[in-house]
Amino acid sequence: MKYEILKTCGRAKRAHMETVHGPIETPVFMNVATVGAIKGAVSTEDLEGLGTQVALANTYHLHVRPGDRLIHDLGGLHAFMSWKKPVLTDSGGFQVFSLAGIRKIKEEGVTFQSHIDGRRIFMGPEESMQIQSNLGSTIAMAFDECPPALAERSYIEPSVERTTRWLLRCKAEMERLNSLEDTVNKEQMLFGINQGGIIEDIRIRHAQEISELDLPGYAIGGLAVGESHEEMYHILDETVPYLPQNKPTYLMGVGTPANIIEAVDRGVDFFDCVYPSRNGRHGHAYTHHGRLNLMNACYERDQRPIEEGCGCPACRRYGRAYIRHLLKAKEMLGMRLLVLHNLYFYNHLMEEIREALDTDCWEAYKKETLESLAGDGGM
RNA sequence: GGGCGAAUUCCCGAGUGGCCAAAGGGGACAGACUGUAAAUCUGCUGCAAAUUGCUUCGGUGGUUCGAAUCCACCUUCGCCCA
Repeated sequence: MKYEILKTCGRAKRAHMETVHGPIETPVFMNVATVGAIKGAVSTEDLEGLGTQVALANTYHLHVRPGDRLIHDLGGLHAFMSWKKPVLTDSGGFQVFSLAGIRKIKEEGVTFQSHIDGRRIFMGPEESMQIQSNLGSTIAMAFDECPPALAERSYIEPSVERTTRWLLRCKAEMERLNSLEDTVNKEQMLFGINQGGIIEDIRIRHAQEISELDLPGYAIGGLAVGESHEEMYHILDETVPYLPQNKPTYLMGVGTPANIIEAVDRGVDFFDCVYPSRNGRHGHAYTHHGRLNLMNACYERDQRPIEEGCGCPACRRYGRAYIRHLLKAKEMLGMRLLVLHNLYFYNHLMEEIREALDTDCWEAYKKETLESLAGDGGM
């Protein structure tokens, strides 16, 4: 793996990365394909036309169905879903948060009740690494606990300490797995995850501790889970400098276009979020002038494309009125077109960000784009 | 020509004397969603000077303290017999 910083502007960084599955230009937005598919009937062939660089899949979900052993035996996730470019797998750590109602946390790991059939599933650092190794992703995430943002110190502190112990176990297990004969990707990388809620000193101390492990990349988790934007930006201001900035810095699960620009400005260069796909399915379209809800009555007779000048498959051919009709009629094509548009928008937003950094126009680009994004979508 | 049945708020449909501006769906309208248990969820859907008042359950008239609910006639629709 090679990670080379090409430009910086303040804390913002523009980098080029080489992986076994090809290059990644950062800042990058990874497209979320939790179960090995982008929801909304989007194929990996579609992704090639949308400018997608990295797909993100989930350890817990693929373990529950169809099973990571099966995917291993079929040649790994890349072969299984027919996607040659980089894949990042999330560890299942987020499900410790999102499936809070049906899981129990202990030192060894977490017992989930499967959301599919209710059976008990145990996952600890070793299990998560084994599953991700079977999937053969480019980047594996550490198995962490993502506590609720507004949890108190008395909860966060022991949780973060355990996440650190889990990270050590993840690292050891990954080294072991990468040396095995039938491992799908022997160069799988492990990214550590910083936690600490919105408590600065815990965040900083944790960032310092995990940085010593000299992992190929680091993520900030546990943000955008209930705190305000100001609190999130503040934690980024305080924490990012304590993570190695000569390595990828990944803000997990974030976010809106504005969130991404603000985070790039604070030194983050990897992102992922369900917004473009989920909100697309729910009728929302992202534009440089804000977000549109195409279900709204005002688009009934609006024949303009979602965004003028957009090169996505939806905007090249269809108008707002038709897409609104498809959504209202609950035709899958409506959702699909919006997901295609939104992913294209996010991927191209990142391209603009990279270009602004490349050409030393970051400050102006940031200011102008943030102002524009705050608009009403050009209704 | 005769007999029976039905008409409810945008639609379907529950309601057979007061707890009914009226269940439940649908549709319409709006909102939420940030490492996806989410093609999901929430709100709202007679009017207004709005913890109250007004109008509404095919029409008109009646019974009753009180009617969407009971009675009479009328109108329209459906089914059956001729």
